[in-house]
Amino acid sequence: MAKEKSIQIPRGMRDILPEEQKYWRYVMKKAEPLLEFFGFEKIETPILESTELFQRSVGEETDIVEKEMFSLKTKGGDSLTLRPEGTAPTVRAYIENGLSVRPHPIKLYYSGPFFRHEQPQKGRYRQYYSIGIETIGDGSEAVDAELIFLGYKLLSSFGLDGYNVHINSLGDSSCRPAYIKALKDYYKNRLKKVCVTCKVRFKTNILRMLDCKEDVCKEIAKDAPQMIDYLDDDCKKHFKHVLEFLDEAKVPYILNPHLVRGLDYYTRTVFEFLPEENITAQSAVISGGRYDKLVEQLGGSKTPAAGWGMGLDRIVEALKEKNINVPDLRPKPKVFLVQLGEAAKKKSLLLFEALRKAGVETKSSLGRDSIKSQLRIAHRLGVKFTLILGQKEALDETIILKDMDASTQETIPLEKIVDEVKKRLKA
RNA sequence: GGGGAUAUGGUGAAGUGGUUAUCACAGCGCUCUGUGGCAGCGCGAUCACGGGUUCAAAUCCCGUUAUCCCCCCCA
Repeated sequence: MAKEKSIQIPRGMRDILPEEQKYWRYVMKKAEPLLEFFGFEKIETPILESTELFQRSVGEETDIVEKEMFSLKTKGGDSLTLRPEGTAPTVRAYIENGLSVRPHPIKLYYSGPFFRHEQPQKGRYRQYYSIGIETIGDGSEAVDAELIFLGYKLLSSFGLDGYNVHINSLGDSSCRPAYIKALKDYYKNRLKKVCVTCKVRFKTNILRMLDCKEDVCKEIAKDAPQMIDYLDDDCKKHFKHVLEFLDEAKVPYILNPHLVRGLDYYTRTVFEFLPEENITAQSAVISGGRYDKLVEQLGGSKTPAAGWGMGLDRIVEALKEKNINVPDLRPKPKVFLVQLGEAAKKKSLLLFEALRKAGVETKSSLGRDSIKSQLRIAHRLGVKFTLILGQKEALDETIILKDMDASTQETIPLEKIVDEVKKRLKA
């Protein structure tokens, strides 16, 4: 008979097998209490959102919207998209559920899968996992600083250190236009030299020319005017205060005038957490910033906000690379129940249930008949005790209790076995 | 979108023109209805797919696909 062709996982997706789960649990178990302590409350939004949500927030000219969205048409003809990021859905939920009437700021966190149709590689998957936090309704410097501080604390709570915060300010609508104009003037005469994509960026998203990785463009960007010199008084003060907070909190940061981020909604503060060494394109583990215009843009009232997202796949990768000790929380069986013969097999079901009720982690292999193979499994599982219920024992209402380490065994009345096991496990 | 590497049982590897395609680990079965932690034996691969060269191809050539890595970009 011809074997059926097997089906492969789609590109850029991966399975997280049982033995991998400990890393993901570890991260969530560390993160959630810390986030909640800082006043963030959990929100869940759907995986699918209206495509327009991302077009209007992330921006039509960004790579994400231009070429990286998994979009689909519903039977009714609507265009939906697998969420490529978490901020826009959270803001949508904030507006739609009238959270604006609650005391501000509203502090929310979320976690789950996100989707971008990119070329997969190390630390970058088409389905990736992320935790994000957003503080909506407070424009003050303290919020930016708190977000960054919390990101820093989270990383160290995982046991990860050696990250720097790369930070910049993009100004806002009152000062950025003047800067854009200065950039245009600067690049106008040098347009012949820059790369093809930058020629397009010049028209659509000139800020992105600053973080182009082409050597020629980098060279030109070096001497380009910097936003920091064009910030108006409010923005300048805001940025200065954020940095003062970071100094005070001893969060290591690096000013990076070329950090602009690939999403259109950012204003003022933008930041990324990057490792001290071996920075590649996929190194950012946390990134975010302030987005004071986004709530309005999505139909809410004028509300400042800021947040960040953390790439869990990259965190897990780092935990493994740094050999951080992550506890395996899977329950370990303490007792294995061996049965021999029909009568014993029937009795063993009830005994198994009695042990479960008593809170004793028990495994058995009812499908197997030979004592040898059952004991071998018990050994592999590393149980402390094996209970052997054979034909003779079933008849006598007794059972053998075998200590696997000591290789000793004794016969015990069946009715006493649960208590006896409990007692010995405690000892 | 561009570049590089790789593809052999479930996993990891060996095999560089002629082997029943080898080994280790895991799985399953049997020896085995009464005892595990180094028992023995067995089962399990159309050598990614398609074509070509050759008396002969896992091995050489071409194409396709997939995966991984890098660039672009992002978390």
